[in-house]
Amino acid sequence: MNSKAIRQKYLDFFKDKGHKIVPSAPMVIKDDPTLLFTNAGMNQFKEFFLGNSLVKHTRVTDSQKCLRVSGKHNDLEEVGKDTYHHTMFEMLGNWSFGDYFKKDAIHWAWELLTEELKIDKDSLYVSVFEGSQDADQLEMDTEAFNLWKAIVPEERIIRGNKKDNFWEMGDQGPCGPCSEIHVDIRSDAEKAEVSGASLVNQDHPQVVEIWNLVFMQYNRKADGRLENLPAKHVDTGMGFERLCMVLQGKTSNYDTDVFTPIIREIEQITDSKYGKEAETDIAIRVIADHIRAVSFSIADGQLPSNTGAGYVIRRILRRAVRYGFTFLDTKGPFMFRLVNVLTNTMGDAFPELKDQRQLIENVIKEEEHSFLNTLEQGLVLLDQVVVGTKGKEVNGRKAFELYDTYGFPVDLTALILQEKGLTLDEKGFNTAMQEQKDRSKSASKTTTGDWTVLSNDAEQEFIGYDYLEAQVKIVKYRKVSSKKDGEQYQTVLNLTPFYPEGGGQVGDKGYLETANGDVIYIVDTKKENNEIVHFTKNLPKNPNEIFKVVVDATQRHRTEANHTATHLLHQGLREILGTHVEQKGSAVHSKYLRFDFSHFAKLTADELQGVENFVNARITGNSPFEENRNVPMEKALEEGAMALFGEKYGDAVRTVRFGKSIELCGGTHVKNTGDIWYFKIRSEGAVAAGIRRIEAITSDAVKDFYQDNDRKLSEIQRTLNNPQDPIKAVESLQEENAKLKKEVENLLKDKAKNLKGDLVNELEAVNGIQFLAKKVDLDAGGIKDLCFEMGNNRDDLFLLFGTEQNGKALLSCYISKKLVAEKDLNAGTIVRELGKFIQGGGGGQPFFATAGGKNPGGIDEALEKAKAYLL
RNA sequence: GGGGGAUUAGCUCAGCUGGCUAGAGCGCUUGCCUGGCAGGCAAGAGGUCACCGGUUCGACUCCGGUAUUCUCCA
Repeated sequence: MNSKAIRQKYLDFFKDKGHKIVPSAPMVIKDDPTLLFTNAGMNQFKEFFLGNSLVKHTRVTDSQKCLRVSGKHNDLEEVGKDTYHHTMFEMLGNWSFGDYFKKDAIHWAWELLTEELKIDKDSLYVSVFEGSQDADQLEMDTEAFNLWKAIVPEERIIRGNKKDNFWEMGDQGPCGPCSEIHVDIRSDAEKAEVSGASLVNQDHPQVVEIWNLVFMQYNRKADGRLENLPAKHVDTGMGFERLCMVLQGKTSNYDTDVFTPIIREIEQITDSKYGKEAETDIAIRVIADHIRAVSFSIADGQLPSNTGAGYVIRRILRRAVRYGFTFLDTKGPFMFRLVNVLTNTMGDAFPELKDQRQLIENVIKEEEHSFLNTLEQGLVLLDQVVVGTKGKEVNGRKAFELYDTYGFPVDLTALILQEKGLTLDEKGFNTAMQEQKDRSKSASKTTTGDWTVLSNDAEQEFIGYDYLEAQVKIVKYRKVSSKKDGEQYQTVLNLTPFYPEGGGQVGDKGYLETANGDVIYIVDTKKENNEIVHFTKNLPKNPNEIFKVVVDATQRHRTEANHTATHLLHQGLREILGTHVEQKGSAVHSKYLRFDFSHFAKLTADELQGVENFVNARITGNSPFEENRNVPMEKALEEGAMALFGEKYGDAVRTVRFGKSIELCGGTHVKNTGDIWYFKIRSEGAVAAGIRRIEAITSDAVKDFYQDNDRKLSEIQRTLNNPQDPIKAVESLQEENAKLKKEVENLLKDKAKNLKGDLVNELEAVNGIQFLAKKVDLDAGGIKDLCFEMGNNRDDLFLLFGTEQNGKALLSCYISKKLVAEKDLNAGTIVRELGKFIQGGGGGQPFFATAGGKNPGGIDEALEKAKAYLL
């Protein structure tokens, strides 16, 4: 059975059991501060487990793309070394939200594996939670045990500890015992020798867990206590790649048809062979795995960058490039050439790959390129470190500096050192690394308290589309503290006019007013697990009263103007540049808007002007705001609404229309495009390969911009005495200035030449040395020039010049280099000693030095004393 | 969000602990050499040393801030 059929079989099986098949959520997570990427199938349903949202379907199934590269589940450094770890993988799952529980979950899992998929019953093992003796004092999951006992011989049921058989999604939140299903795919001979039961959970590559059935029945509080959940849920996850391995009779995930086409292509491109040598195989597996993770992320709209989720993607890509560089001898970009085969094998199940293929290739190629530059630079720096190393061991801090500052991978450092017969001080490296981590942690440490719940309100209502003020109650609040913001409170209201940050639009600010007139500022609004959270510095004295909350209307209106303008800009870009233009990110603030989009070239001045004119024509067109808050997704798309890759949409969506611009959008907008007043592009540039960024302003900001420019121009006109054409006036000023500069330079040269002629005549022979000490009217630079000019023609000079500049005294001493060597003279010492006559100090080189001081009156005395040095 | 680095000629970069009349390679201009080209030789132009402020007799160099950018950590 091929992988495509396996995926379909799973989904169809649960569909027959009354489950709704839903699409995979994006891999990149946007509204959960505790998570960067989807790392388990249940992520997109978290809000249902927490009880934040009402459940529409109580039985759901899907194949979810997951990425495990950061946080609690971090498999990145394992990938490639064995045959079953992955960064990106598919998780097949079926869920019950307060519907069926352990009995059906267990029976169906067994039915699917043994009857539908025909896996040999004798190769399967199951595990149940044995209970714990720690602070939680949990009992064994006898319910699951008894259910299994009815269908599986008891010796195949393993009692697992808390680490393996109690699932928690984080420090807080829903959790519960789980039952795992393991499969033993070893040969009969091996099975006879060592029992499969003894290898379960022992990291044996051929006795592997394929399915985890989690029974959510507790909620973990911030203080560590467990409480029972009101409704019990089932959350299961089966590794798709492993299932394929089992069903296709392979012993490695990488030998299934999920990976073999990619591996064949890697062999082709890098002229290598899979299955011959351990190191090469690791490198090929790393690359095959990572190209999937990176391509899917980019398709979900997450480009490599140097912060947050984007940084993780960059690291994955670089890890693959590094393995290729070291073990497959790839010296140029090559990863991007794998996108094609990936698209061919997975594009049907995940159409976003097909649609975004060109972009994915461009971005990867560019990233590879820049990393190869980094490597090249690092190799040079490493050479310098090696040269500077005395003993056999290279300083770990140096290696850390290479890594930390210049991005040169430490394992590559170690490898190169090894080739040169040196070792790396790993301890020093790790110490420096730990210091860096501690610094970051202490800077971004936040502690989150438990919610204090004041009233039970299942779903909070957002009324900000229609109102900017409301009478509200606090549903719950909690305290959070971080180094950056100090102590803050987060409150959830029963209803709110405050727009939470989302869809690029910033969260509303405003205030909350108590009955007796106290005002508490709301500094930000964000969405977390489908709840609208308001950030305040403090809490009302009596949180139980009714409050008035008011959104800052000025800021909101400016933001709305920018948001509507963003839609018009999107439309304009597609109209003028073509429909390949797709939104790749947007930031809508009150002061400006930023819009990133896919496009292959820099916009010409004409194109920019065209886009600006297009938007302004829509503004003058006075198109009214038309919204539909509840349209079925299908219908909205039929009407031509723009949807974004990597956004999570429900079945029913909101559409926003201005004239011919229709977008799926949850943001707030002006009532009429005319309210935007004017749209002005401030900058256009590149953010990544194939991605351009436009920054623009509207309404009040445009007024400010033009007023400011106008004021500047008037000032320029005034200072230039109101010329007819200020541009010409400035140009001619510049020309004249350059000409005058040249003239002055020439005059000074002439002057110096004359002076030089005069001074040469004044030279006095003292002990065979041409000596002169004199006060001159030149600045420091002029004297320096003069000295070197005179010194060019003779090698027996001793000069001391004094001058007064801005009330300060300056002495300069020049001694021909020959004299310095022969007579043991030092201009620096001399000038320092003479400096005391002018109440100052100085220094320089042995043949030329200067001293400055506060007392010009002492110049003459200093000049007189100079001759003494030659006697 | 926190740390580290970089910013010097059109491009790629040197410039060590403050004082070398700011340099190299490539490119550019002009002239010359070889029958032409590839090329070679010679001369020359080109720099607010990112910006603002400070310390100092003196700052490309040290300190603080800003901008841009690279990089690591979260």
